[in-house]
Amino acid sequence: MGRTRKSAEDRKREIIDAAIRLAAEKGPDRVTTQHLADAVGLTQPAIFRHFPTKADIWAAVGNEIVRRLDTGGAELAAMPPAGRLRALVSRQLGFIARQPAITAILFSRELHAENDALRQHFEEMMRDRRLRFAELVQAEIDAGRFRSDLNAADAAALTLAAIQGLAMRWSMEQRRFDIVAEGERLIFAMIDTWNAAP
Amino acid sequence: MGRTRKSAEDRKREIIDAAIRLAAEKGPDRVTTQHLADAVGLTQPAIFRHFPTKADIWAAVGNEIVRRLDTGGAELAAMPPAGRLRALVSRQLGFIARQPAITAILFSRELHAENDALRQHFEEMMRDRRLRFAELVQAEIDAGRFRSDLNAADAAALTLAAIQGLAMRWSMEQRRFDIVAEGERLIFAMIDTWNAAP
DNA sequence: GGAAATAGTTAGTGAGCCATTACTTATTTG
DNA sequence: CAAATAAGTAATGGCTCACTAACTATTTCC
Repeated sequence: MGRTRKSAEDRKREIIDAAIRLAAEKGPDRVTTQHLADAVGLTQPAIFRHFPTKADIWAAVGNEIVRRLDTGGAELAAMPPAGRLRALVSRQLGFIARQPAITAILFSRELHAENDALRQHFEEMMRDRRLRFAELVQAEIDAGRFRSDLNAADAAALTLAAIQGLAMRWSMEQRRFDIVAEGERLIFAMIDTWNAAP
Repeated sequence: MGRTRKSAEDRKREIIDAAIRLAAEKGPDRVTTQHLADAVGLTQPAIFRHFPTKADIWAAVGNEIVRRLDTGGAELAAMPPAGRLRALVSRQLGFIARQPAITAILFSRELHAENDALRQHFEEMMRDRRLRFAELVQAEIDAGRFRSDLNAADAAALTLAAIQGLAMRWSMEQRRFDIVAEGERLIFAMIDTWNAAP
């Protein structure tokens, strides 16, 4: 028994990964410590050797999601400005497609009702995202590529709302359509309407 | 005890209303039969006099939501066509503002994972809504008020996604902003970009 | 090589929740 | 007004779940 013992750090990561994966399958509120234990090949109480309470697991999951969402903005700076906006939309859609759990987790009550600090953390992250997007839109306006009467902040808010809303529909329709293709089609068409008249 | 006894029909409605209200407060998955009993002033087992299982309560809640969403499309027909689109958006936003529970319930796992028939019902309802919206957009295109190169179905999908996404943000930000005002500002601006060049 | 730290196990507890059963009280109806 | 029926209560079973206690196996380090 206990033939392969892993470091606490590895186990923690395993548990967090399992939580994210299972959250996509069953929904965040339905993931039990027993499920987690089965997923990583431990007994149920062993989970509590790594996290004092279950809420702490979700907190760690939240931080991990924030980390994953934050990274990977570097290569964007290398792109020509005109394409950055669309690239950012595509990237976001791709991220949702690859990690369906995040939408479920971001808006689960498990995190909202019980962990307000984390909720605030997510809220901030979303606002940052909106601001960054708005900056890109403004840059396009300043460069004369987008109509000068466009409100950059509103355009950004609209775009991100559309992405979220589409993700919701995707989830409700059990991921039966290609969210990247559909999202790019819809949102790129919207972005096209922002183009300045030639 | 039991001084005021109500008809089963009244009780059922009370219980359903309580479930909707509590779902907005605690999240659908966290509403217990005890909570429902407290809310309507009964003992916990009395709930089961009116619904055989808890799942039946959620099914009834789902049907009630569908009913509420369906009704009230009549006076829309009386409006001038040009305003109908905006009116429909405003109505939807107002509905979300008045009944914050519905968004939470529509996308809760309680209903999705456990009650696929209801999920399908919701999915259909959403599609109908999209189709109805697309028809209005098409009418505007045909009347020459919207650009002829606009795709009505896509425009409808985009609009409803934006509304849903905004509702999500509203929920995450704990309903701190006026979703009707914000939504009308964002979405009406988008609709304006559809106008045909004069 | 042995002590200390680390990772994990088995067994169990208490709380919460859905649901049932048996009994009681109110209302309707013939 | 008595019988039938509808609405409600008290008590409780059984299950799941988060979490604890006590013990054991495996590493690490001096």
